[in-house]
Amino acid sequence: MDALVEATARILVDEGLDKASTNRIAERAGVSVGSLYQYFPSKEALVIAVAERHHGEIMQVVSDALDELVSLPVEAAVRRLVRVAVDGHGVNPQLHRVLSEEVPHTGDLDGLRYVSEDAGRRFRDYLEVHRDEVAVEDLDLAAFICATSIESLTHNAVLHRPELCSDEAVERLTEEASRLVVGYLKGAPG
Amino acid sequence: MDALVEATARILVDEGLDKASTNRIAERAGVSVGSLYQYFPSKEALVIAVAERHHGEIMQVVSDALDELVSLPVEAAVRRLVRVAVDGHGVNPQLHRVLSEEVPHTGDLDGLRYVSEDAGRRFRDYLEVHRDEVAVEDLDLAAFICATSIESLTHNAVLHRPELCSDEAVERLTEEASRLVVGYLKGAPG
Amino acid sequence: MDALVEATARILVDEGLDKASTNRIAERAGVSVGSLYQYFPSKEALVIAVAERHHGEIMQVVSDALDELVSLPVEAAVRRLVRVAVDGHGVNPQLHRVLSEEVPHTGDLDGLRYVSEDAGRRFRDYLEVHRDEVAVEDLDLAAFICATSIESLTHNAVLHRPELCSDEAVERLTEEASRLVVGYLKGAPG
Amino acid sequence: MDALVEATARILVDEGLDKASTNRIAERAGVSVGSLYQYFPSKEALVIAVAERHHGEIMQVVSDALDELVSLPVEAAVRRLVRVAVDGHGVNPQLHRVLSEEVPHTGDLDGLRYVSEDAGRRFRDYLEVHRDEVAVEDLDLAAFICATSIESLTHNAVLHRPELCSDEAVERLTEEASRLVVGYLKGAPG
DNA sequence: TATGAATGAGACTTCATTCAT
DNA sequence: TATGAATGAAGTCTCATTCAT
Repeated sequence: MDALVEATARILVDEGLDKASTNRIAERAGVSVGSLYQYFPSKEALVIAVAERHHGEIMQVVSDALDELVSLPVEAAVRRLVRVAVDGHGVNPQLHRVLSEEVPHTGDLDGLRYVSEDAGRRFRDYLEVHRDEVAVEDLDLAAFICATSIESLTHNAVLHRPELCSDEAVERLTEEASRLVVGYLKGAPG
Repeated sequence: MDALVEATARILVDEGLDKASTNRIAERAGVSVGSLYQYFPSKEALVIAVAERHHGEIMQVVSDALDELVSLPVEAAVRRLVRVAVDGHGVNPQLHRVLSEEVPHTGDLDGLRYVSEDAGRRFRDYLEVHRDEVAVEDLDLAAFICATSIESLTHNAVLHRPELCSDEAVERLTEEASRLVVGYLKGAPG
Repeated sequence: MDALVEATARILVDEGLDKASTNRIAERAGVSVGSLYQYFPSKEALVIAVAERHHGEIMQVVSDALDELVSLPVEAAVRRLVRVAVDGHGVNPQLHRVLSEEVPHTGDLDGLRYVSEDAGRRFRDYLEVHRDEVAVEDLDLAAFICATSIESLTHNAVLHRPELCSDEAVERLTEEASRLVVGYLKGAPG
Repeated sequence: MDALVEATARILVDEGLDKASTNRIAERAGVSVGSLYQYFPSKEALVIAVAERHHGEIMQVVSDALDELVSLPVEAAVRRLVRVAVDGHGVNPQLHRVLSEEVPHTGDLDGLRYVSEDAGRRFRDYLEVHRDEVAVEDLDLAAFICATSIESLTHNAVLHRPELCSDEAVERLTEEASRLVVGYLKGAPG
C-alpha cells in the first residue's frame, strides 16, 4: 500500500520517528494496523520502504544528469554534478534530514543505500572515459573523493547551514564546490 | 559520576543504543538507577555527556595541531589538518559510529557539537592570517568547504570504506584529500 | 470441506496449535479463509472436526475388536482389549499428542469424546454378559476401572515412555497390563 | 512475588487460561505489569510457577505417606497409596483441572512435573525393598503400571466422574483400585 | 546520599472473523 | 459460492522515571 509509505513519510517529517508508531501510521494512512501488517512485515520494513522511495526519487532527479555527463568535459561535468547534488537535496529535504539524523542505521536499517555511493559508482565510469582529461591515478579513490565531497557539502549546507542556501549563497557554494573538485581532478598548477 | 558516562559509552559500543537502558547502564556502572538520576536528569543527558566527552577527546587530539597550524604555510597546514582528521577518527571509532549512526539527533540530542564545526571555525582563523596565500574570497565559505570535505572523507572512509583504511591506503587517501583542499585554496591553474 | 480438516490436522501435527491460524489452515487446504468460514463457523469447530475424525479413526480400529469381545472369555477379552488400546494409539500418535496436550479442553472444545469412555461403555456390556466369570459387583465401576487403566497405561507409555514402546517392551507392557486387569476382574487369590 | 502466583492461580481457576493476561494478573495481584516482569520473565514462567507450587502442595500431602510406605506390607502400602492419590486430588482440584486440560504442554510448559512420575519413582524404591512380597519381575515396569493406574483412576474420577466421588462412592473406588493394584503385585491366583 | 522496587504508558504484533466483490 | 483484503481488539513485554526507605 502506497498510502502507508506516504503516511509514514509524512509522520516522519511532521512529528519525527518517535511518533511514528505503527498504529499512528495506519491511522494516518486511513487503514487499520492489521492492513499495515498485510503489506509490511514490520515497522522497519516500512521505514526502509520510505527510505528507498526517497532514494528513488532523488535518483530520478540525479540519474538523467548522470547519463548526460559522459559527453561533457570534466569542468562542465563536475558543475553539473554539483548542481544535481543541490537539486537532489531539494527533494523533500525534511525527510532527508529525518532519514539521516533520526533513523538509526541499525538492524534492518543498516544497509540503506546512500545516493552518494550510487553516484560515486557512476562517476567512476565517467572518469574512466575521461581519464586523459584528469590528473589522477586511482579512479576509484578519485570518485570516492569527488562524490563524498560534493554530497557532504550540499548535505551539510542544506541541513546545518541554511545561510548558505539562499539563492545567491547557493550560487557561490556551487561555484566553490565545483572549483574544489575540478581543481582536484585537473591536477595541481604547473 | 564518571563511571556512568564510561558505562554508557561502553554499552553503546558493545551492544548498541537499544540495549543501553538506564537500568543496564547503572548496573554496568555499579550503581543504582536512583543514583544515575542523581547525577543526570535523563537518559538523554547521559548520552549527551558521552558525546561531549567523545568530542572533547577528539578535540584534545585535534586542538594542539590546530594551534600549531598558524605558523605553517597553506600546503603544510592542510596536510596537517587532514592527518589530524584521520587521527581524530582513530579515537574510539566504534563509539563514533554509534554516535553518528545510531543515536538520533532529536530532542536534546540535536545540538550535539560536531568536530568539523569547531575545526572549521579555527581553520577560518588560520585562513584569515594566511589570506594572502590563498585564492579564495569568502573565508567563511572556504573554511566550511575545507572542514566539511576533510571530515566527510575521513569519516566515510573509516566507517564505510575499510579498504581505504589500510596503512598504505590511508596514506594515499591523505595525499589525495590534501591535494583536493590545497588545490582549492591555492586557486585554479593558469 | 474435507481438505480443511486434513489441513488442520497436518498443521497441528507438523507445527503445533500456535501455528494453526485460520489463514494458514485455509492456505494449506488450498482455499480461502472465506471458504473456511463457509464450512466451519469457527476455528474451534474445525478443531472439533479434527478431534472427531481422529476419534472416529481410532474407533474404527477399536470397534470391531469390541464387537468380537462378547464371545471371548474374560482373559482373552482383556488381552484383546489391551492389544486394541495399543493399536489405537498407533493411529496418528502425533495428532493424539497434540489433541491431548496442546489443545485446551475449554469452550466448545470441552466435551470432546474420549475413546476410553466409549470403550468403557462397551466393555460394561461385555461384563454384563460375562458377569458370572467375574468377581466384581459394580459393573459400571469395574468397566471404568478397566477402561481407564488400560487407556492411561498405553497413553502414557506412548507419549512419555518411548522406552516402553519398543517391539519387545510393548509385549511385556501388554502382558502386564492384561495381568493387572484380568487379576482384578477374576478376583483376589484364595 | 507470591501474590502474583496466587493471582495467576486464582484467575486460572475462576476465569480460565484465556483471561489470564499479564495485565489482568498484575491487576489482580495489586501490582503493575512492570512489577510482574520484575519477578517473572514471561507469562509462561508464571504459569510454571503456579504448576510447581501446585505440584509442591500435592507432594506435601503425598510425600509423608510415601515415606511411611516402606514399613508397610504390600496390601497396606497400596491402600495407603490409593488413599493418598485421592487426597492429592483434593488439593485444589479446580486448578488441577485447568493445569491438566487447559494449559497447553508446549514450549516452556512441556516438562511440567507429573506427580505420578515422582510417586512412581518412589514406589519403585518401595518395591525394591518388598521385592519378596511381590510376584513381578520388572520393578520399573511394575511401578509405572501401579502409579499410572492409580493416578489415572483418581484423576478421571475427580475430573470426569463426579458421581464416583461422593463419600460413599469414593470408598468403593478406593477399595477397587486397591484390589486392582494389589492383585497385580501379588500375582495371579493359583 | 543511595537504593531499587514499583510504575504504567505505550510499542509492536497477531489472528479470528467479516463482507464487498 | 468463493475470495481475500480489511478489521481492530487484545496480548505480551519494555523501559524511562519516581519515591519511600
